[in-house]
Amino acid sequence: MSSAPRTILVTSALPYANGSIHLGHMLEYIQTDIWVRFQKQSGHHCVYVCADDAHGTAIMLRAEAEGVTPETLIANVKAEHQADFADFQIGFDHYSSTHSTANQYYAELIYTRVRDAGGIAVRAIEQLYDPEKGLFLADRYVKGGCPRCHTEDQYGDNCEACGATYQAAELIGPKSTLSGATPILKAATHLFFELAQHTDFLRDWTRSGRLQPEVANKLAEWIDGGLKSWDISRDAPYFGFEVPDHPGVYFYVWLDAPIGYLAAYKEWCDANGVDFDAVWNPNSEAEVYHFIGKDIVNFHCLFWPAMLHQAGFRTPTGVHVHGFVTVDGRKMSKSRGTFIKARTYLDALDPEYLRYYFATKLSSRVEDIDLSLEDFVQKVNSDLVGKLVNIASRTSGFITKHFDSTLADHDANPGLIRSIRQAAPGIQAAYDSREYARAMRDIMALADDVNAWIAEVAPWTAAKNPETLDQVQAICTTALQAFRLLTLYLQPVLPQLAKRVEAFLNGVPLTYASLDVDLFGHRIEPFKALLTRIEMDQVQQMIQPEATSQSESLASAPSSPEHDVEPLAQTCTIDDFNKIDLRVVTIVDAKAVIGADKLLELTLDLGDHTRTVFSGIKAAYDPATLIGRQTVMIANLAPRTMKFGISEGMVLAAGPGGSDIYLLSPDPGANAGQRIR
RNA sequence: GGCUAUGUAGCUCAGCUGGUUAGAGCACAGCACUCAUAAUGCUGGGGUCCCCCGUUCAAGUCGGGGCAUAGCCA
Repeated sequence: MSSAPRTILVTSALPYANGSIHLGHMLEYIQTDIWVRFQKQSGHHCVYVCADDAHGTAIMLRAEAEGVTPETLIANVKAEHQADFADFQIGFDHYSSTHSTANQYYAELIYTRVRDAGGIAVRAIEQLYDPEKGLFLADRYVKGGCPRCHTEDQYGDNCEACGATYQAAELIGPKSTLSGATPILKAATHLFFELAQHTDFLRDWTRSGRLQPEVANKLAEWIDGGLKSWDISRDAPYFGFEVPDHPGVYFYVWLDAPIGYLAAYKEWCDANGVDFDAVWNPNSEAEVYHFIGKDIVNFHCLFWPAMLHQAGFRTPTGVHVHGFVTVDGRKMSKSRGTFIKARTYLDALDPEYLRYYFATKLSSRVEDIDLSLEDFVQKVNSDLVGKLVNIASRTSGFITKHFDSTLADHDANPGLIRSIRQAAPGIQAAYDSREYARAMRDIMALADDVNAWIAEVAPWTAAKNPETLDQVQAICTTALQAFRLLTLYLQPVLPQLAKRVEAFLNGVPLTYASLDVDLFGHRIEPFKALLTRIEMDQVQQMIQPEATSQSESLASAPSSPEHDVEPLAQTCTIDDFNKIDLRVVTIVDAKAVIGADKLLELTLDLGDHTRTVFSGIKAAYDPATLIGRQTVMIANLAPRTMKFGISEGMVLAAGPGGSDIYLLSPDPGANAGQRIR
C-alpha cells in the first residue's frame, strides 16, 4: 500500500479543564495517537493537535472555590493534563488551550462571518437567575420538584424519576444549587446560531461518507425531527470570550471549543512555518479528521460543519466516533474503585499495556470498550511477553553466545519472512480504517507462526552438534528478522517498545520504508527484558489506590476522601460479639418481591435447614446472579414479620445503600452452616 | 415513552454479500520441549450462536415479535 504522501490534520476532543484525565478519556487519545503514529510511520504528513477546553461557568466557579483566578486554575490543570498525556506516549504535535489569542481571533472571525451571512438571531429570553450569586443559572445549577410527578430534588432539565423534560422555570420550589437562594426570572439577550438554515447542507454532508453509518443514522433522526437554533451566548459573569458586538455577552464554551482545533493548528503552523489556509480553505485537498466520543456527536456533526461552512472554511473529511470505556462490564464507578484516573494507572502500570489492550478491542464502530481486568492481564502477558518478545528472548542468546552477536547472511526460512512482509498491506488497511483489533489479531497470528516454526526447527538441538551449529545462526537470524517486522507493525501501538527494539537491533528504523530491509550480517546488542509481565498486584494497586494511600499515611490528617467514612461504633467486648451468630450460607433461591421496590426474597441454605430472608438489595443485585453464591448472615437475629412474610435473619453487606451495596462472601472452601468468628 | 446499538464456548471477541461437521486468543486437561520473562509446540474437552415465529432447498447470518443490557432524546 504505497501512495503519495497525504497531508492530514488530526484532532482529539478537547478535555475540559475542570478535572483529571481518566481512562475513559485515554481511550480516545490512544485511538487517535495510534492512528497518527501509523500515518507518520507510513510516510504521510500528519499533524496531531489538541488543547484544553478552558472556558465556562464550571471553571469560573471552581476557581472561585479554590480562591484562584480562572487563568491560574486552567494553567495548573493544563500542566497536569499534559503530563498525563506525555506519560501515555500521546504524541501531540501541539497542545494548546481554548483560552488563547489565536482562539479568540478565530472565534470572533467565525462569529462575525456567520453573523454577516445572516446566520445569527438575537432574541430576548427569560432565564432563572440567582440573585445572591448574581448569576444566570444553567439547568444543572437549579433543583426543585418535578412539575409532573412532584419528585423532589430534580435538576432543571429533566426528572430522573418519571423522565419528564421541562424548563427549569417550571420546577416546583426551585433552588439555586450554588447559594440555596430561590431563583428569579430575569430577561437577557441571547445570540442563536440558526442551524435550521443548514438543513439541506447537513442532510447532504452527513450522508457523504464522512461518518460511520450508525452516526449518520442518528443524525438523520435529529435532522428529520427539525433542527433547532442553538444558543451560543452566555451572560456575564462568564469565563470566556466577550462577543465583539455585544458587551457583557460571552461566547458559550461549546462555541469556542471546536474552534480550538483551528487555533491550535494555527499556532503549530506559525511555529513551523506552514500555511494554515492550505488545510482550511474550502477547496483544500488536505484531510481533516476529528476523533470524538459518542456523547458529543451533535456538536461535531451538526453545529461545527454548519458553522465552518457558513464562515467559509472547509469542513472535516471525517469525524471518527468511539464508544465509552467500561471496567469489568460496568460503567466506571468511584465506589467500586474502577473510576481510574490516568495518573492512578500510570503509578501502577506501563502505559503500553493499556495501549495494546485497547488496540485489541478497537474497531471503526461506535461500541463501548470493556476493560476486563483479568482479560487485560492475561492478554498482555501472553500476547506481548509470551508470544512477541519471547521470539527475541528465545533466539538472541544463541547469536550472542556462538556467533559474536552477528547475524547470518541469509534466512533459514525466506518463505516465512516473505509471508510476514506480505501481510503488510492488510495490516496497513486495518490501521487506516481504524480496525485495530483486526490488525492485532493478524499480527499475533504471525507471531504464532514464528513460534511454531522455531519449535519445529529447534535451534537448541542443532546448537548441541558442532556440525549443525551454523544452521542455528540462520534460524535465529530469521527469527529476529520476523521479530523486527512484527515490532514494526506494532510500532504505532507500542512506540516505546519499538524504540527499545531499535536499540537492541542497533538502530534500524521501524517504518514502512524499511519494511524490506534485511539484517544480514548485522550486529545486535545483548538481549535485555524488553517488557515485563503484569502482576495482578499492580492491577489491585490501580483499583484500590485509596486503600494503599490510606495505610501509608495513617498519621497524616484526613484529606477530603472520595467517600465518607462512617465513624467507628462504640467499643464492644468479645462477649458482645459472641452474642451474634454469623453463619456461612448458600443462596439457593432469590427472587424479586412483588409489590416491593427494594426487596429480594432470599432462600438461604444453612447446611441443615433453610431460611427465608428479605433483603433490601434489589437495586444492586439481579436475583439470578445471586443463586448459588455464598454469603454471610446473622442467624440468631429475632425473626421479623414484614408485609410480605417473615424474615428469618439478615444478610451482611457493605455500602451506603441504593445500588451501592456489596454483599460479603467467604473465600472458596467454606461450607454452608459454618459459624464465623 | 421514542429511537439506536449490542446479545456467539468459563472470559474477551472474529464470523464478508445466508451454503459443507460454528472459529480465534486466553482459561482448563493431557503430552512434548527445556532455547526463552513457568515462556513455546502438539492434542483434546467445552457452544439450544438470547427466546419465539416466519422467509428459504439452506439462517448465527434475512424479516417480524419478544426479552436483556447500554446509550441517545441536543
